[in-house]
Amino acid sequence: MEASDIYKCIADPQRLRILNLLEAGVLCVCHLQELLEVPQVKMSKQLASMKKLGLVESRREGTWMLYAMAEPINKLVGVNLRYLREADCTECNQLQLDLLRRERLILRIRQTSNECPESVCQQIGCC
Amino acid sequence: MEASDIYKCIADPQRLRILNLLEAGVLCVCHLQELLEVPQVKMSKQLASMKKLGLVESRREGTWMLYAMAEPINKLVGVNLRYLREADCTECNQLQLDLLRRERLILRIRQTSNECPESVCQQIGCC
DNA sequence: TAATTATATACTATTGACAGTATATACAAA
DNA sequence: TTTGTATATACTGTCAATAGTATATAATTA
Repeated sequence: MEASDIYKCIADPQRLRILNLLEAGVLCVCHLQELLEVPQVKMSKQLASMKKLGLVESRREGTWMLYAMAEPINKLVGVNLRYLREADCTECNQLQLDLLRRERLILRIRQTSNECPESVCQQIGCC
Repeated sequence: MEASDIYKCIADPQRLRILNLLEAGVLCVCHLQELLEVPQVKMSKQLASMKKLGLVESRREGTWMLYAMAEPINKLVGVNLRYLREADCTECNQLQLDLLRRERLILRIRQTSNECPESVCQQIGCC
């Protein structure tokens, strides 16, 4: 896998945001959709493209699909996420905001009963 | 300037190579052409696109055009060049190779008389 | 002033990425 | 076995980036 493939991938702000979120922990497609406010089909296609690149992995849990960073995390992605989280630009602030929104999402799921199957919940870290 | 613009830029291996070379020192268009073995028109357009992004600067010296990294060097570009120069992948090895070829080019110019105007030579560091 | 050199721009055709719609699949529950 | 939910894929049209060709510009030299 070439560096240019990685750059093409993270040149899309939404894909960058997805990687940023997944580095913080496992999430399922519908939660990513909710956090990024994109239609299901778009999220699914972007995840598929990153899976093809070997950047993320997926695991089925019933009808739900859990996505995670592929381990070990791609170094070039890691270097850039680390840099951008500290930096100050529109996109960088968004990354920080997303992580906060992720925390809030998990809290909400924890406090709402049956929002998602327990097996999913466990992996995401809501319970 | 957004991070995604930078990533789109360096997602092109040739543009990445140009930035890598320019970080090592000033070069003129024809030397970049020679080092990267690309047609004049392509080099010119790629340099124009990076100038528009604010990543490089140009200065005329007679009929010659000298290109340099815009100062201060874009941090995101710097972070990535530093990483890639150390890393091990096809593109990364190319970056190191390019720097060697640049050294050789400068030596050759130094040993050849009138290969380029003295004012250009001085800026490139051949004399 | 004309010719030459180095570089830039205009124009065109092609390609690749993307969005949107529709449909398919995989699994669960009734 | 039908229905529903979560997700994936197929298909299509659109747009942006790119390459290539031709031409223009800017400066130098004869």
